[in-house]
Amino acid sequence: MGAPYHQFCPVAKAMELLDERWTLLVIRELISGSQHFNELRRGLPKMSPTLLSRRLQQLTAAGIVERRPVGTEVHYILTPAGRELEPVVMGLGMWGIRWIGELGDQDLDPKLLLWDMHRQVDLSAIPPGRTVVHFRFPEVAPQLRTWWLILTPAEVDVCDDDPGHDVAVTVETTLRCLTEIWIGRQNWQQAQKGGQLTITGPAELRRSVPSWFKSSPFASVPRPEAALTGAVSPK
Amino acid sequence: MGAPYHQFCPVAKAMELLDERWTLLVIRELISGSQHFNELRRGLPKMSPTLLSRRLQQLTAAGIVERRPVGTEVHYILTPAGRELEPVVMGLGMWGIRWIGELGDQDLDPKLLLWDMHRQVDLSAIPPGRTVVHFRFPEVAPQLRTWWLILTPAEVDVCDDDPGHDVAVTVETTLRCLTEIWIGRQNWQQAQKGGQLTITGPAELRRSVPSWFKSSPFASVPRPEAALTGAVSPK
DNA sequence: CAGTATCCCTTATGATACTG
DNA sequence: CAGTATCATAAGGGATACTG
Repeated sequence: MGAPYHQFCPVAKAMELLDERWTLLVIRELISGSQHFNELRRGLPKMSPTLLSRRLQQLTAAGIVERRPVGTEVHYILTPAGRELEPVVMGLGMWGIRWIGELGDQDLDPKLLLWDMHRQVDLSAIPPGRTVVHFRFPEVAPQLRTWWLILTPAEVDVCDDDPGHDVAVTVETTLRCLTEIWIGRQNWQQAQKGGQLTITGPAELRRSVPSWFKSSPFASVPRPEAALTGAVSPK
Repeated sequence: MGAPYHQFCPVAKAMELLDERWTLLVIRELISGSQHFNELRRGLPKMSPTLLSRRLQQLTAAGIVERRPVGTEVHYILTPAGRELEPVVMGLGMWGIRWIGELGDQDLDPKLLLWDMHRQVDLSAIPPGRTVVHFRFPEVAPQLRTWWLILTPAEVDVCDDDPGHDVAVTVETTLRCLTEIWIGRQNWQQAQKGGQLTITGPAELRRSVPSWFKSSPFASVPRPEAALTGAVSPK
């Protein structure tokens, strides 16, 4: 698939398959549990469908992904070889969260954030029945400003337009603040104390909102004293 | 450095710095102990000096490598952030050695093999004084067929032309066979039994040759039943 | 030893629109 | 839902030669 390195080194042989742009992010999405083309697209919003399609074909040809048509649907699942890339992806994420400095504005994306968060809702912590959480990012462009998460014990849905149901709590904050909570650089309590985040709604719901949302799998990684700067800085 | 993914995901942020061609192999070389430009070149023979230069600049700008001029020399060393990529590189190599199928003829390279082997000589196992090991790959083109390793307790040198010293032992085999020994798919004893490798020289030296050479750091990784085929097959 | 300077050129990728 | 088709551009990278 990728251009060959003409080396017998196992690292080089692995990178021949993995070093092209987006490839390891597709694998990350599959590890995260996405199975369908459009599910993958939601986790990779800036990737063109053409390219996603090509990458899936390449990974299938390489024996890392299996394409399994099931009736009218198509499932993409990792093969045993693909599943064994999890330590590599986790290692990259752990390195990234330790050493990458401030996020650039371009790296913030409400669509992606809500999509990630919806996968990590603690279904055992949410109230019975349906709970609608409304998110507002006042500084963001109107069409990306308001979001709803519909939590039920069975599933979690993301909406970017008003689902019409009663809203249980509203979370108002900056996109950056919620992203930093997600990646573990900030927490709900501190952000509320600092006035960067407000939750409105019934008191006992307000208190429990933070427990409904787990953080990024990398949020708990211990951080070094100083992160990298330079090429990685915001622009 | 690399094109941005516009994602806050730590895996994506890491890959922005690492997903370009050759980048992780440069880091692999630095982890292996190379410090100088031309030392790096020997471990990356198919990489153009221009590109190596650029990658080193990028990695320096990213805070992964430090360029340290020492008198007339220049040392490239990993920063703390760079050193922490070792688990990633090791993970990739372990994955690679488990899942990559047969090596292609293009992946075999005597220059690189001897260079790798010279770094893993067990200095505590070699005889005192100077020991010259002569390697011959009869099937290889003349200018790459014959090699000499000069082992002394202090250092190991690789030569591609006759150094003139007395040869202690001669190892004759195919390039593929010795490469497979290096990566742990074959071993000295089996190869000798099978007639794919012969050692000539004094009996007690012949017997101890295999103990002088450690294998690739990945050689001891347990292998799955079946490796990948397809895109990775030899061509 | 430690790199630069050019030059060319493929091709990877982004963007957009469309289909069964 | 699950992709394909098409197009234009940038630029990543290979090759080669040269410098202090």
